[in-house]
Amino acid sequence: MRQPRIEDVARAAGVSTTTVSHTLTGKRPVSATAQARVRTAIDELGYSGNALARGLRTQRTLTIALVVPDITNPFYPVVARGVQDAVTEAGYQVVVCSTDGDPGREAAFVRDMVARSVDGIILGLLHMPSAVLGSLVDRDLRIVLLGHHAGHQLGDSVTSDNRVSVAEATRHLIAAGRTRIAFVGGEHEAGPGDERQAGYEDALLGAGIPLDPALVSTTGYMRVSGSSAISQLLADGVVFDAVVAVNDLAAIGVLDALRAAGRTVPGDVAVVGFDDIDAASLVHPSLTTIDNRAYEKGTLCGRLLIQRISGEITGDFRRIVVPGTLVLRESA
Amino acid sequence: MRQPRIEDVARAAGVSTTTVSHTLTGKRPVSATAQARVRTAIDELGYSGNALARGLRTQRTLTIALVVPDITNPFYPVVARGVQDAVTEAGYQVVVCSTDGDPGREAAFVRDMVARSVDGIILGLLHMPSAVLGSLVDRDLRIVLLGHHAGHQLGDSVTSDNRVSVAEATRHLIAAGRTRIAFVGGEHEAGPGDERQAGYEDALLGAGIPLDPALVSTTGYMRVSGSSAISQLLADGVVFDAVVAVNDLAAIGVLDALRAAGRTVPGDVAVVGFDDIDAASLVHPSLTTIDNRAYEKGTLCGRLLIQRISGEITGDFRRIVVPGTLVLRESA
DNA sequence: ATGAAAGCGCTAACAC
DNA sequence: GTGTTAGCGCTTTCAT
Repeated sequence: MRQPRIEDVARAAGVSTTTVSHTLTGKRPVSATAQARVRTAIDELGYSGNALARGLRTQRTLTIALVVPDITNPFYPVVARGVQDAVTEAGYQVVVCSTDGDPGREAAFVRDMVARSVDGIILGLLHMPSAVLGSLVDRDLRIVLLGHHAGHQLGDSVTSDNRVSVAEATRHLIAAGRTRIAFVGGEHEAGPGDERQAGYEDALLGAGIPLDPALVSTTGYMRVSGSSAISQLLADGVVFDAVVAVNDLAAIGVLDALRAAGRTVPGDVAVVGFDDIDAASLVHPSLTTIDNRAYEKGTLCGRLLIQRISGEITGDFRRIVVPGTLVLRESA
Repeated sequence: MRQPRIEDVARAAGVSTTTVSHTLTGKRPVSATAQARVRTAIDELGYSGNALARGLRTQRTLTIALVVPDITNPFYPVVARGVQDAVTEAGYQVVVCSTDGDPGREAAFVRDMVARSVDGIILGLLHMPSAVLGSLVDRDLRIVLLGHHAGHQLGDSVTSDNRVSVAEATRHLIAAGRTRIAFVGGEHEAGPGDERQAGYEDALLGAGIPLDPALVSTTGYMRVSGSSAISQLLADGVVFDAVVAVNDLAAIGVLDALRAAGRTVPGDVAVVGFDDIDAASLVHPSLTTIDNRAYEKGTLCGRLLIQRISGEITGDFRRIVVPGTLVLRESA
């Protein structure tokens, strides 16, 4: 059994396809009687319309794409959920792609999304030449950047206030009497590591605590990055009473290494992370961290994107900075 | 600047649109010279095709839908990733929807996916009358059921071997000398709780250990379910030296309650979970659990679905049972 | 090996 | 308030 077409509905209702179309879209007045006959015909036939044909005609697909490094990274499912919740009411669906930060897969996905005439893209990561992105905008494709500005004016952006948030977390440690505070960071010029390190330094300098390069490592964003950084510090005999980790995963690695070395948390060493992934409240001791507001960011991206698509907002691209909040738990 | 159409390519290459189409699909021999001219024209114009028009014509969209209760539940992003990895090579994209188990949203999403002519759906949860699902199959939409059989023959299915796996985990506790083993389960008739409880009972009976109803609680699948169950057991003065939890989240709640009561794990009480979510290795002590093979299930669902769509497999629906494996960590 | 033309199902001028 | 018709961009008979 094939799907009924609009023509089937029109015939059953004794009207033209135009009238059926307009009772559906409401873009033109239709008499009450005609409407009623169309509606019953639709119900009887189980007509649901053909989105392909509609999209081909209207140049709108009610579809957006979401590009993330890895949906398996606990931050992104929450973002994805926020995006979905923000756009479903407007009838949009979202196509998700994990690219592993691979520029080739990123480009292939975006190309495919253009071929599929999606109305917009949320880019959670960017390894794409801005020229390529620029051509997308030319092709009537709206873009929202998540977590970065891409250094150019291509679309609205939603980012964290990395520097300010980490400074606040660091001040929390200082206020608790910690003075030898280590920073366990990500690789330079990759991700938010540098901004977060700057926040750490802001807080120390603001409190008159001199920066000590021996206390800073930049090993990465993974659990193992955190543990290896701390192991090295301990092996080097560096004295420290607190750790600011670049994210929660690294902070959990820090906890691993401290436990292995017999140091108590927060007794001997206080630890703070960043993101507030679910695991932050699951580890023991639970992690004091900065809520990165993944869900809120997702909804913001989704809303921004459909407002752009619909023309509800126009003109200069917005740069929305979502302030993180310090979540106090056991580790600091 | 508008997207180039196939006609633009044909004109630039000095051939017909038919020839362009066939050099792209390979469904008909095209002379080497014509091919070459078409390819260069495509490159010069940056032609990428219009998936809407193609889908309208071919009745295939290279799109599948994935319905899950909640992408935020740590099990599902891994499944989603598996699905994606299994289908991208074949050119498929996946549209994900979290329904929160709400039948209304589930139905609305499926209806929309039918309107969008997706080639198939992976259903991670089912609150849908089988009649509705049956009509989907009639409409040339292939279905794969994830985690359940839906009690009817509508599509292939990929499930866990809940009973066998939990029995194995329970026997592991028995082999370690535990005899007073509690079961912290989910609500009856909701999710995999009953099957897992049956596995727990199989193992005890197989070892000649009598079942003790006082050791069994069915509070739910959340972290708080686990902790409240254990708190109750302790308050009731029930003696136990091990706990089988219905899933990892509940098991983590069990750890919470035991720690609060000053019981050591695994010294006083051994604990096993189910799923092997990331958090299982993050908690302290790390959780012995059953790997629910989320990624593998995702790839299986994806592969099965596109094999059905392509007609590579036909006939009776397959029921694939993915055996879980016991992952030994610190808690048991 | 290649082209002309029909048609997938819909919406939107345009005409009444 | 309603209908006729062209056309969105593609694939695929059918004819050569």
